[in-house]
Amino acid sequence: MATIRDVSAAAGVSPTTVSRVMNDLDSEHVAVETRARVLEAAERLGYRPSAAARALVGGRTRTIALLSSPVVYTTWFAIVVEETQKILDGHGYHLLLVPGGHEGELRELLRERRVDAAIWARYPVERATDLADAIVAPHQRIAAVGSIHASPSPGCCVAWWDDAAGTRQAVDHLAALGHDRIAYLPGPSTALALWPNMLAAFECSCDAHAVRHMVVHADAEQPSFAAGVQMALRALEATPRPTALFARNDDFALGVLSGLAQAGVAVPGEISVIGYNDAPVAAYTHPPLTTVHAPIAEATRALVEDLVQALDDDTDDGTPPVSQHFLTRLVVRDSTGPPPVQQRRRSSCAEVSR
Amino acid sequence: MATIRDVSAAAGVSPTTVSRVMNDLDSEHVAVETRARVLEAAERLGYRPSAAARALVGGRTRTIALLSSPVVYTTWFAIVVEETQKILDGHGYHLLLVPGGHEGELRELLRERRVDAAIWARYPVERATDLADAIVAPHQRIAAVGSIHASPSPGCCVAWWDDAAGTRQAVDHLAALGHDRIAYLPGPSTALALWPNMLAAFECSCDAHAVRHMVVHADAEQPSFAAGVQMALRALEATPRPTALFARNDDFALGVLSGLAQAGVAVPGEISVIGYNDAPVAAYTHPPLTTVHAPIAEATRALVEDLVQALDDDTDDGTPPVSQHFLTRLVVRDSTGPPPVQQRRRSSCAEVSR
DNA sequence: TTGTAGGCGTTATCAA
DNA sequence: TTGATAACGCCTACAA
Repeated sequence: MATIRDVSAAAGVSPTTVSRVMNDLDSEHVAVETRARVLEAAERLGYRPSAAARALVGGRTRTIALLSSPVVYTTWFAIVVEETQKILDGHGYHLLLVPGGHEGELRELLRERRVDAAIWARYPVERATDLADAIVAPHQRIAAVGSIHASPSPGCCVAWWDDAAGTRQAVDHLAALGHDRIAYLPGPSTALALWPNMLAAFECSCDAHAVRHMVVHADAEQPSFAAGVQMALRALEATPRPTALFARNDDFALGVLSGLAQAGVAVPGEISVIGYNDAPVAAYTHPPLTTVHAPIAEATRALVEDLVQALDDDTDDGTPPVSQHFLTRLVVRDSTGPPPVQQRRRSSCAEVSR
Repeated sequence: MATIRDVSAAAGVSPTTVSRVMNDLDSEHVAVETRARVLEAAERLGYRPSAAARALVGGRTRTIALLSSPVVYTTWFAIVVEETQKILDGHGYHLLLVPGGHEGELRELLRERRVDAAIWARYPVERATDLADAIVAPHQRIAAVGSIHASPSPGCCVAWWDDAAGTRQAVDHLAALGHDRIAYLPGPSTALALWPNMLAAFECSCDAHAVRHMVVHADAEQPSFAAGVQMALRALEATPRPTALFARNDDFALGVLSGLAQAGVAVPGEISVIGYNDAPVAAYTHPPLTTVHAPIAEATRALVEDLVQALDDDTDDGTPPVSQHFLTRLVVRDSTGPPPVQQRRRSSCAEVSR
């Protein structure tokens, strides 16, 4: 591979001049003919500056790490990746994908100065702050996207929405339809700890509507769809049987629909199902899935846009993190409806059975 | 950030010794107590070697680029990413994700020596060979995964399967059920050029079974599910109406099922649907989707495993690329069945109408 | 067993 | 408008 020296020799100038031309810097201070000669030589030799050498002297890699969701490649993460990708590409940055469950690797990447920034896109979002001490260069940044539980600014720039609010929207919808026995399907029991605010909001909101509620788990270590099927079947066995199921994400919900179909239970005739996230597939399930739209794409775009802006802005390296808030909203499709009349009647005179 | 010099000073040794200890090289040639002193100093100072400096002197980045599918984050690519991720991580490599449609960027990454290898995971797989001239370092590699149309070894290591064979499995299945009017749903018409062998195999195989066939397209520039819906509705309008639909991938097939449900057409009662790839979701659609299993995960694993092996093997840099072949197989679920009797009868006396 | 010196390819500083 | 020189942080002959 040709180096800058080869080019300078071929063009009869110094490496400095070549560097100037290649970086389009001090362009006024370079004679047009010299410039042309350099470009010609570079082209002829197929010269490309070494990223490693540049990073060594410049301290920046123009690479950003993104921490993926653990184990399963969930739909919501696919959205984050796709949106991040688009924006980074528009600004000449590269995307390094770090497998979920390997947060330690993320720290290494920062400390080895292999990346300029890290984006935390998994739960709990608050833990992004743990990365703070992995920052070793003045321009390095940390950002996070997702729903946060507590304070709106956990020490780094966060694009967030409120899963508690989204949960309330779901429960409000079901309560308004007349449901009075709702099950929350959070996945494996270990997941509860990751979404404490969803559970709290669910219970609190159900209580406010005087709606009876329960939680149905899945076994750990299985794909989302399978977990959904399992939770659906378990919910059917509960007594009294819930009239509506609230799945923590649309992947689960899709499995739930499959499980109910398999059991011969009509949706929404016998049981209503509501999902969470509004994944692209939600509009194409059978029946189309009522769900809560989480502003994943919007939030990701805003976050990454801000991030690259901050990285490219040399004037201010200590900018305080500005967090942005986005809203969830209910998307009503066909998987929810009023509970069956028979159920409604029975419910009112079997209050004790719980 | 502490440098190797800081550590050497703190430990009272030379940078060379620190390097030796950190890289665990010549470990026998380092006194145990010196070693301990160095490690202690490194730990205390929070020392991490600079990736840029290492890359500059060593010529390797331990990073691999993966070219994603264009525009849409399709299911099959999610599988490729996930499997690649797992293997790379086990070998201390990092994954750089390049957006589809930006093949030029892939070349830049290689030429700037920002990555040690590039994995081509989009169609047409043959075009991976175009990257050959972007290789500038002796150890750099190119690999590809997917279905290839022509020769089994297009100049780089390829883990492949045969979409033509898979297509034949689909058509054979439908023909055996008694279908005699099958539509192929390849997506937008621009996609036909990317999968010429599937179309050819489809037509050829239908002819062999004396089955009438047609092709139904979708408009370009829309998400997969929407395209599936559109193709389904268009297929319903065709005269004579096909009794079975073969979708080029399961994302389309999912949309097709949604479109048919929306139109009130029973599957497989009135129309059979068969997909391609055996995406994880295929077992959870309504009805569960009959599809052709493409060995995406298996092939990806094998490819990446070989790739890192080759990269880490200093002894031989000119190893000839060894391509591996994997088999597709039919997965029968509930979306296919015999054509409706009425249709079957009409078909035999309306041969001319086409 | 340890240290010294040189170089990897680039950019930045300063001088011409 | 151009060029010499000195880093950037590490590794690797070679020498001690």
